[in-house]
Amino acid sequence: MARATILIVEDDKAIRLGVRDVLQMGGYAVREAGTGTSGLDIACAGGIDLVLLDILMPEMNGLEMLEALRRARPSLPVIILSALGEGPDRVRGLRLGADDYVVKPFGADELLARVEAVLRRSAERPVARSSLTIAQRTIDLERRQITHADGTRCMLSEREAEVLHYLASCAGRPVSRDELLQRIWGIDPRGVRSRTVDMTIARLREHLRDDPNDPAVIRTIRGRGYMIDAEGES
Amino acid sequence: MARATILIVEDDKAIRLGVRDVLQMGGYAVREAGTGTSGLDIACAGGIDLVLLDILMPEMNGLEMLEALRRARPSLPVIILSALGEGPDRVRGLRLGADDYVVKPFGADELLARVEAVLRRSAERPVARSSLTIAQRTIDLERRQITHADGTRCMLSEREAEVLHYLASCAGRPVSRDELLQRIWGIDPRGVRSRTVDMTIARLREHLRDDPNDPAVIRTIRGRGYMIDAEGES
DNA sequence: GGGGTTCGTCACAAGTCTGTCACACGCCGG
DNA sequence: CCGGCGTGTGACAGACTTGTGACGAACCCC
Repeated sequence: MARATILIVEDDKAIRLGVRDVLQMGGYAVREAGTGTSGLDIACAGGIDLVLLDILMPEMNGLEMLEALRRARPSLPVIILSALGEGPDRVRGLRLGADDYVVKPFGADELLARVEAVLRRSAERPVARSSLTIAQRTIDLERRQITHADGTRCMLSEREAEVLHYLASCAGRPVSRDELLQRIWGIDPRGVRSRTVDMTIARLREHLRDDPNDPAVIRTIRGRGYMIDAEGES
Repeated sequence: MARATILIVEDDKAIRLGVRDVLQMGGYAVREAGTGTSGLDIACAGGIDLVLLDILMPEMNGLEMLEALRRARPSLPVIILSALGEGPDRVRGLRLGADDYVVKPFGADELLARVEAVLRRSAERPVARSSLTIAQRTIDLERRQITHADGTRCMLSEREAEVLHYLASCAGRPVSRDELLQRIWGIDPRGVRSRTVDMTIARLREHLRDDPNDPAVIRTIRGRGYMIDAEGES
């Protein structure tokens, strides 16, 4: 990434400008939003590599925005800017899948160090491709369409496609139900014990003609979650 | 991971005990070290999922320990515990590859949230292929999977994988049942005389197709425990 | 050989995890 | 309003994991 673009979502203009200066000094391109709704629009439009998100904002709560953002762009990294004393929200934020949070007031060095760390981690994440072939099934994630070996096709629903997309982007490691709930459903998975993820996987497997007892595409790793094998493995 | 084990490296006993209580309350297993050198030993020995590291310590500076630890176990997550006003150290710590830091004084909620977040990220990190080959069997401990010489594969259960992992990390020396009970089961083995460990080994051997009467992988050292040969030995 | 100890394995029970069913709910296009 | 579709939920059965006592065999020391 030559020059990462960072979106600041923060209602306090003074802080926003200060943060902007720090980031620009650090060599990043910066975009700004004063409200959660406008921030969400900009982030969804694309071209953003990282979001700095204030939790306490009028109009749309930062956490709500985070939830919405996670649904729209599950892999876009987010750092929460939080004031001291927002304990419960902080915890919820991290549980919702924020990549980090910085407590106000923060120094320029600290902010840059965290931004750098998060960007580095996100760069390590393998890019999800828009189409892939697994076990004789060609999967077009853009069109949400599966083509089987015999040439027949079927469509995936929105949720199914999201889950498959995420699993594929994590190919080679097991992905837990909690992680899926966080990243795709935008749900805080504490204590949630529902069959939601399992059912989506079951429907996905049905479309993939994948036998759960002898899976060719989505393997179950008991106690850990689901996994798609990385390329080059059988 | 059923229950993560966290190592606290902190010279101030009061803080150490406080942190320990918080972590145990949060459901984690805890080990402690009062100096950097002893902490390094414990961390390198294995069985640790996360290190909480105080920066200011006598004998061995926390940053030095971090550097040494990074060389020995590059992927072991570390959270730095730092006092206010150590700005430059903080930044250096993050640059040295600490995964996070918490500023003293910190609340229980904040500590647990950070611990949880770092553990989550470390679980989501694409794992470097950490496989070992023993007697024609390729063992992928991350995925709990054994590949035999004939290409067939089988999965290990969580416990089996933990035990195999531990034995492999101690390759070359016998590991007693008590040590296994302590390190893996988290049980004080005094007076315990159960077949728990033996059964896990038996099941493991079955998956490994290892004949107890003529073992190729896990040898029984009567009176001492079990042992995996070090590489290069037959 | 005798007695005690250690080890491997069996059967079993309790607990946990998964896959699936049936159903309810909301959404959308007739 | 109806019916189809996608989706989430509770219930439930079956599979899997794991610890335990029982038991016999192997082993060790004398």
